[in-house]
Formats: sequence, C-alpha cells, structure tokens
Amino acid sequence: MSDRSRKTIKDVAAAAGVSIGTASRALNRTGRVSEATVIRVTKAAQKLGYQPDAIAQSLRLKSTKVVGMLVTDLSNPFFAGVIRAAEKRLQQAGYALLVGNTDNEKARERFLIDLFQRRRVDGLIAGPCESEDAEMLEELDRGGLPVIGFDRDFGAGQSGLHVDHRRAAFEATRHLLNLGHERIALLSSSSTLSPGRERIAGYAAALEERGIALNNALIRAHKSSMEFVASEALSLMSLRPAPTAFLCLGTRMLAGTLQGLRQNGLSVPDDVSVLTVGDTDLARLYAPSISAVTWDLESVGQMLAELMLRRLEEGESESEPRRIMIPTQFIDRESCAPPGHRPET
Amino acid sequence: MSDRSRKTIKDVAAAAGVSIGTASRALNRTGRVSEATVIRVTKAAQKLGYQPDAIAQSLRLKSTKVVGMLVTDLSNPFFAGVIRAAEKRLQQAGYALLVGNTDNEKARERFLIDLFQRRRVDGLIAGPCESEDAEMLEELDRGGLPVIGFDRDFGAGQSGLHVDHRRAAFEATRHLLNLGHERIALLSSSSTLSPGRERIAGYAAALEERGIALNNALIRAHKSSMEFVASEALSLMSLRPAPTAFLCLGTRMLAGTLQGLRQNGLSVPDDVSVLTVGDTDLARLYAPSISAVTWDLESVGQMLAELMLRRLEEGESESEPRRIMIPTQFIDRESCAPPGHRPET
DNA sequence: TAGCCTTGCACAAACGTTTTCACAATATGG
DNA sequence: CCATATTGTGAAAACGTTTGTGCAAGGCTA
Repeated sequence: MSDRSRKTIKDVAAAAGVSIGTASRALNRTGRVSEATVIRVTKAAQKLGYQPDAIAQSLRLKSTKVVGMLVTDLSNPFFAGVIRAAEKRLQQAGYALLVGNTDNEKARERFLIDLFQRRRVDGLIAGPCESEDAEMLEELDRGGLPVIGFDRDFGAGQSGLHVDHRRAAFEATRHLLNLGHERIALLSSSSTLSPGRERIAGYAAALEERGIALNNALIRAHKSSMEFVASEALSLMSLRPAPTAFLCLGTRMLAGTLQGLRQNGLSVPDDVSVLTVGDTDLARLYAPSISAVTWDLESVGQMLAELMLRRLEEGESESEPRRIMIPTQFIDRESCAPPGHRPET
Repeated sequence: MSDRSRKTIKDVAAAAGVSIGTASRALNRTGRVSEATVIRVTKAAQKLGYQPDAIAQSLRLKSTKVVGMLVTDLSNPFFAGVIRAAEKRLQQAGYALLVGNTDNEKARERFLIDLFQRRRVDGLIAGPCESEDAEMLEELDRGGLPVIGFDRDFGAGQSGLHVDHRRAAFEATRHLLNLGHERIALLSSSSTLSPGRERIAGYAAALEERGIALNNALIRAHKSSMEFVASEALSLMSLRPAPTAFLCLGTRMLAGTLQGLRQNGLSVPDDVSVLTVGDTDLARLYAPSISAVTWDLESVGQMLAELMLRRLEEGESESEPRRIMIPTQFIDRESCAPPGHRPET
C-alpha cells in the first residue's frame, strides 16, 4: 500500500515463482504459458498492485502510445472542442494526447515539433499555423511519423481534414446577397491561415457568382484586439455608400463588430445585418440572435482521431492518404434582414 | 536527412570517435570531459541531427518531465485558459502537460489517475471533480507523487490553489443587497463541487450579514442543459413574490437565464437584475452588459505551474504545503439596478 | 521403443540513455 | 626523480520491459 518503491515485473515474477519472461507472457497472454501459471502470475500482480511501466514498455516496443497535437491556441473554443473530442477517441484506443500551443508563431511550432519528436510521439496532428510550410511536415511523414493535417495546407501525400470554410463563407455571403445586400463588409482575423484564406475565397466566389465586383475597401483582414475590430467596424460604417451587412469571420470579429455597432447606436438588423462564420454562445444569445454558419466540433475531433488511428494501426501499408471534408450548416436567426429595412421610425 | 533510422548517442559517439559514455558526458557537460572532445562530440551530434531519446532518458533518470492534469472538461473556457497558462509555464521549465477529462465522473478520474501513474508523470494537478475524495490523492502525495489541488478539497498535508469563490459570491450578493434587492434567485450548476459549494456559502453569508433568511425556493443548484436553466429561470420568476435579481454561478447558468428572461419579454435590468460569477464574452457584450465577478485565468494557471515546479525542484524536502488563494474582482456593468426600477413605461 | 512434435519455462539480449568505477596518462609536489 | 593528485576516457551496469532462443519433459505416431 504505502510501500515506497513501485512494484516491477520482477517482483511479480518472484512472488509467482517464475522468471520475468514468463511473467510478462502471462500478463500479456502472449506466447506459450500454461493456464495455471497465468492465474498464479495474475494473482500475484493483483496482490502487489503491479502497474506495468509505460516508459519501459515504450522503450522496448518503440511506441509511446502518445500522439501530439499542434494548435495555435488551446483556449480558443473552436480548438478546445476539437481537442476534447480527439482526446476522448484516442483514449479509447489507448493513446494519450499531448497538446502544444504554437501561439501562431513559426518558431514555437518548430520548437514543439522538435519536442514531440524527442518525446517520441507516435503521430502528430497539426492544426493551422502561420506560414504553414508543408515541407517540414511532409518530411516528417515520409520519415515515418504519421502526420494528420487539420485545416492546414499540406503536401500531396498526406492525410488530413478540413472544415469546409470556403463553402461556409460562400453560403453565408449568398444568404446576404439573396436578401438584397450588395455592399457586404468582411472582417477576418487572418488571411494567411488556411481557414481565413478559404473563407475569403468563398466570399469572393459568392460575389462573383452574382457579378458583383470585389471591393477591397470593404475587406479588413488582420488579427487584432476586440477594441480595434470595433473601431474597424465603425470606420467601415462611415464609408459612403456604407455597407449594409457585416460578415464576421471568427468569434473575436463578431464580438468586436457588435461592440462597435452598439457603441454607435446602430441596431441589428434594422441598420445593418450581421452574420458570423463560427457559432458561439454570444451569437446564439445576443439580442438579436446572430445568424451563423456552424460545424460540429466533436465530429471534427473524432474524425481527426480516427484518421490518426487508421494510420497508426495500418502499420507500414501507408495506403493512399485519406482526406476528409467536414460540412457546415447555416443557421438562420434574427440578425439578417433586407437592406434599408427599418420597420418603423 | 531522409535517413530512415533515428540517430542514437551511439552514432554520435562513433562519429566523434569516443565511447558513448563520454559522448553523453560531453553533450550534457557533466563530469570530466576535455573541452576538445566536447566540441568534437557536439559537432558530430549536430551533423547527424541527433536528438536524445526522452523515453530512454526517462527510464534511466526516473523522471518523465511530464505533469498530468485532471479537469472535468478541458473545453470549458475557465479551464482552457488555466490549462493554457499552466502549459506555457511548465514548458519553460522543460515539462510537458498531459491533460485528461474526467467528465466529472469518479470512475473516469480513477481511470485517468491510474493512466497517469502508469505513464509515470512527475506530478499531478487535480481540478475539482465529483466526490472529491481527498484520501486517494493524499495517498499518492505521500507515496511520492507531488499533487497540487485546484479548486478542490484535499488533505491537510497537500499544496493547492483556490480561486476565492466564496468571496466572489459574497461580494456579488452584497452588491445586489446594497441596491436594495432582498429576493435574490441563485442558479448554480453544482452544489457538490468545491467552487459551487463555496459560492453558495458566500451567497448565504452575505444574506446572513444583512439578517435576511435563506429562502430555499430561490435556489436552484443542479447541472443541466441551457434550455432547462431557461425554464428554471422562468419558474423562478413566476414565484410570488418574484425574485428581483438573479445571481448566476457559471457561464451556462447565465446563458440559460438570459435566454429564459428574453423569451418571456422580461428586460434587464428594468424587470430584473442579473449578475454573474465568472466573466465571459457573453457577459461583456450582451445588451445590456452583465455585471460579473472575474478572476485572472492566466495567473491561476501560472501559479498552479509554479506550485508544481517548486514541489518538483525541491526534491525530497517537501517542506510545508503551500496554499494560494486567488482573489476575484467585481466588475460593475449595466445589468443591475434597484428593484422596481422601470424608468419609463 | 525410438524418433519427433508439442508444451512450458528460464535465460539473455535488446531498446537508448546516464553514471559509477576503474584505469591510464598526465600534471603536481617535495 | 619518485610519489601522489588530477584529468580524461572506456567498459559496464542499471532503468523495466518484451521477445527470440534453447532446453527439458512429456505425449504422440510408427
């Protein structure tokens, strides 16, 4: 119980009166062991409270049963939900998930990849990161470390998963167009990461479909604080002609936009329509509730884990890379109305 | 480069023309090695792209440089922020953080602790969990595994950190009392976990200070979906006399309450005041903005890491257990007004 | 009954490190 | 110049597993 030293398989073997080799085979039910000794060894192990040392096993078996995951910010709810689901699924398969924050810095990503390699992770899930250089990960993958990309550009031979950000933004934009909006402001936190790029492309595609020229003055794409986004929103509203709708890409953009509009007494959707890609509590519960495009974080995490597990189980057969596209859903709420709405006044 | 097999210290030693013992000493700058060989070995290591195998090191050194963290739900933003900060600080010290979700189930907690032990984590940070039995963790701690509690009851000899939930709720309640409220509804997600218990105690203490009797009809404390919370809020409002203020303990409670009030056309703060313990985007940006009690997630995470690191570094000296109480701040916003406010109508 | 196959086990090697010990070579002191 | 520190190095043990190999004992076929 309160025994200082941990029990090793040696202790178990001694207690059962067999060699450590047999003890191991008995516990793992591998190789040829008589049923009698299996029972004897198992009992001894139980009595001693023996737990196999995962480190020693890793060393011997050349597999740590750990997969690493790279993410810009684990406290971002869109990642947190994915991580949660991925961890759950991996755990079922006996794997642990080691998460690292890149803070969207290339240097930190490098550092973490290095760290994960030293720790001998069995696989790597790589989320979007600044300057997603595919080569490094591709090299790792070729070098024998399974790499699964997540919302991230990667080499031709790799497996990965993408949320369909392009279609998400496309549908959101089209919804606004269908309401009659033509000047749609776009607020994005990033135009360099894959999700941001894809979303902007979807926005552009929807406009093009309607033959509306892209107006760069309406697009603001840089990461920034909520306060700055608020002022951006206001500066957009002071354009002439002013935009009649806001498409917010990401939760922080939505928060800033709402704050900015509210500070200036602009009401949604009477003065301006608002739509967001990426659903949050804020969008759901704001008054008025904000229409949003959403996707299932849990299934994203689960699929990521699944992809990784397949790569891990299938051994060397590597097969063809698997790619998954996660669909998105548009949720219509109260924040969108035809332009020039203003019911009374 | 694309070399299949990983380089070991053996390769480095061979390349530098020394024994593996000296290679190790040279790389770690430990023991007596001539400066010349240090340089030679270092160069060889660099050329080969040698990375020491953390697994082998762990086995030999009996330290994995990993700390485990137990949390009910890593996607809960209050935990996510803490985890993020803790991971950052631990990483600076060369430790990795392995997180596990208990889903607030005792069985899962048991399972994870077992898992962490098999993986030979160097330390354990244990967040609140259903039926926080202190004995198990205490035994672990005595058994040589440093355990740091987080918002969790634990044994007398253990170190830990608490957010001052009691005072948070106390101050929130007092603020409402000062405005003249006497019937304050309380919505809490849990009365069993330490934070929930403490908050309810704080609420009760503030009422008692004013000589107001605790009215159990005004208290709803169970974990539940947002929709159910909404209906709870409505049922509370249909009491006669109806509560004039809502104190929401936790973000989901706030969300449900706001939804319920809004569905029934009740306005904040004119019809009812609302106050929340635990600040979120929703509280900040809702119209009206919701007064809240907040605390710094980042410093919580950092302190947790710090406590753990001290335990880890100080070796066997164990010293006296360290305990830290994290203060909270009250943020007054727009959601509270004297009862019977109703400016116009 | 001789030969052979099967079964059950012990022994030892291996995984990649760190570290203790011993030993040679060189430096130091009288 | 001899005795003694000091320094640099290599050999080997150890960490706790898993697994290949060998060997003895017993059961089977012919």
